[in-house]
Amino acid sequence: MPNLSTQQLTDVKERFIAYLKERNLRQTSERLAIFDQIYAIDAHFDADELLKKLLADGVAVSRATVYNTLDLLVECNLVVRHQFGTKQATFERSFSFWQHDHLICLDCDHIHEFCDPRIQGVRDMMGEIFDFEITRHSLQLYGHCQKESCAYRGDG
Amino acid sequence: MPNLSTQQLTDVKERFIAYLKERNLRQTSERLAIFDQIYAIDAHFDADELLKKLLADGVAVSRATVYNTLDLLVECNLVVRHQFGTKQATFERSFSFWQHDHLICLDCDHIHEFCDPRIQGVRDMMGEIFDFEITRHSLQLYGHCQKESCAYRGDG
DNA sequence: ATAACTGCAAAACATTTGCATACAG
DNA sequence: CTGTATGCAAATGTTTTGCAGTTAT
Repeated sequence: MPNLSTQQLTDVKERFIAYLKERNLRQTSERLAIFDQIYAIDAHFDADELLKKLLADGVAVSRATVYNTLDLLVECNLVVRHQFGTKQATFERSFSFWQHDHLICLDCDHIHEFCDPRIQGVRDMMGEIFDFEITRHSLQLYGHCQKESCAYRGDG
Repeated sequence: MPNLSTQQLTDVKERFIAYLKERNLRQTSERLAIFDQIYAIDAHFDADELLKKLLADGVAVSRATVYNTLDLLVECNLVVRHQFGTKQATFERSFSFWQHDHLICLDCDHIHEFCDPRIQGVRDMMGEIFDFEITRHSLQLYGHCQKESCAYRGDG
């Protein structure tokens, strides 16, 4: 995921604030601090990691508020929730225009991102066949890295 | 998922028994009863549903044994584990030769199965680009059924 | 003012683990 | 016999919930 320009960051934050206003939800300092922390993370993260980073930065928020705010951000499409096989959900900041899927290394858990236009073809065709309006999808590929240089190269 | 012929069922069960033997694992009555129950279910199920069905049928097994046996069956590819967004894992009996993905209705949770050859194309191409040996994938489409006849038809 | 939000701690939930007992090999 | 599997219950880890107190609007 590419880093954001200052302008983009401002735009996205404004979208969040607009969403709160529009739904008559309150613009609390906790919600904004959580937003800032998420958008400062250039990686996938889980709720606990996020909470720890906030506390480490001296932001006094509770676990419940972190979950609450993550829900809000998922609802307004500024954060995506993933369920990568493990028990706990994984999150990722999202710009609605940057659509991608994931390739996950079974040896080191490293996550690569990719985008293949054929997926849109599959969505379109299945939507037609089953008479569905497809609103989202989740695709993960799992495998072993074959690169000599990969420290975690699998031998299985 | 199509139903199994008696012959296929016998074959699959034998594969399980062979797997146990080969790994010096014991062929207990609990493991066989759990296998039978799973292969009698023509649908997706979770661990708790499976346990309840077993108990309802008078098979006295514990939750721990259900989880243990599910692990074994996943390892020997006779059962597939899915993580469909919810917290708890969902399982499905599998014949290794029937490869498919899922389309999930956001209104009624009904699961349709489909198979699109383009997915293999994506696997192949991403394997080449990232220098990975792709061993499996997980693809779910989510959406709203548009059929007039669907009782749960979404209006959102 | 007042309705919504927060923090806390307890509850809920799926899954895993430890240990004494049972049993397949 | 022997070690592995089982059942039970307690532990684990993540997420949700209830409630009293706080705060944005």
